[in-house]
Amino acid sequence: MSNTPQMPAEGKQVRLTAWEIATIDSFVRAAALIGLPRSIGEIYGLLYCSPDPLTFDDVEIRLGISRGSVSGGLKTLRQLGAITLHYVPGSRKDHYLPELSMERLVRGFIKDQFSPHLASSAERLDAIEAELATEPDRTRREHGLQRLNTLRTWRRRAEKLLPLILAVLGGSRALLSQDDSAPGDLV
Amino acid sequence: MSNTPQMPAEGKQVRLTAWEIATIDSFVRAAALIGLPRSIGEIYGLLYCSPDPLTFDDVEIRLGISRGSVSGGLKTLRQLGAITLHYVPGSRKDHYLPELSMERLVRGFIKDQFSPHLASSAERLDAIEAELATEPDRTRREHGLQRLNTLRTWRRRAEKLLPLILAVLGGSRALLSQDDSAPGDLV
DNA sequence: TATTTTGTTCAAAAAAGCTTGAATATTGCG
DNA sequence: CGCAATATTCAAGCTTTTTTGAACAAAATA
Repeated sequence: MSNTPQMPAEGKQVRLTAWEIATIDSFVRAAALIGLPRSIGEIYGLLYCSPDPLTFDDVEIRLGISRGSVSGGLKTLRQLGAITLHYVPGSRKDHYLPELSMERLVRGFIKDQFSPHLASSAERLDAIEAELATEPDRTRREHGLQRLNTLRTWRRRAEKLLPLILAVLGGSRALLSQDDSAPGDLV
Repeated sequence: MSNTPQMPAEGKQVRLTAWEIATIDSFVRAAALIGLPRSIGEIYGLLYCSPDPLTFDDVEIRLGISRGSVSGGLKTLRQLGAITLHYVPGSRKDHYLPELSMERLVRGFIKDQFSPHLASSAERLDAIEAELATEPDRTRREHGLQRLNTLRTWRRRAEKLLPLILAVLGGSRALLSQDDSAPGDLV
């Protein structure tokens, strides 16, 4: 059974406190904003509130969601680099901690959700160019090439924008006008 | 009926050409990426390809989608500032042109989809703070305040990031390392 | 190896979001 | 005003995505 002698009376409270609910709610909204399902916002939010690493069961029980959602949610969050495994001596379970660096969170999201599309878009633009070559009407072809040109410019800009965002969020604190550092969990 | 004497033989081709299909496909993907429905990607894509302004019916017929989708889609695109009304003498119909400035497109999207959330988030964080004040356990309260602090830092950064993105896309061409200007539709 | 604990998979149910099209509103014109 | 053309609304249907939970797999223990 669960309560072996050396189990240090974990005493994980089961009921969510008011501030936890409010915080999780914020993460659920943020998740929705960037197109991630509710359960992922809930899980990250719960970990974000917790003072110590939580296990699969902690998440399932405290949020009251299904095992399937927990499994999938943790998997996605791991993939995004939004949570990390934390070794806890004497426990077989996986323990998770939230990533607290905004830069890493954003980087994980971009790398996973944006970069692949940006990469493949170059090929799609070439495909458009190929199709355009078969347009018989001169005027229309020229117009299409003009638009294609614009698309390529947009694509280049987007490609350059991503690193810049990460730079601003990460290392070069300088870029964010005034000093923004705050005490607290940092980064 | 439609074909009044002074109607200048519009001759809108009905079948989409190969390059139009490929281009619209790209816009549909881009729309999905930022959480907009397929129909909106299609409509903007069609306008983007067209050498002259299109009407409600042009869109409906050429894309083969419902009036409801066209109406809603045009409405959203107008709201985002992604298309503009274009007056055409002698026609009662509304004619639409695509916005071709990447900066304006992004600005419209941000203003509509992100800024409102960012604005309301400040209040939500205050609500969290209020809830935290009722936490009796000192240690937990301190921990919560720490996390709240981090959230506020994140929020401030996000708020400063948006103008920066627009600056990079817009006026100060300088910020994008090398010269990127291309001939074509410009901006 | 048998057993228990821990975590994943996946088909079906539920929820969310999009599209459709007929009914309704609005606008311009004579 | 009355009519025709143009555009919007919204309930119902359809599609897609998410969640659930029971069956299955994997790993540690004894």
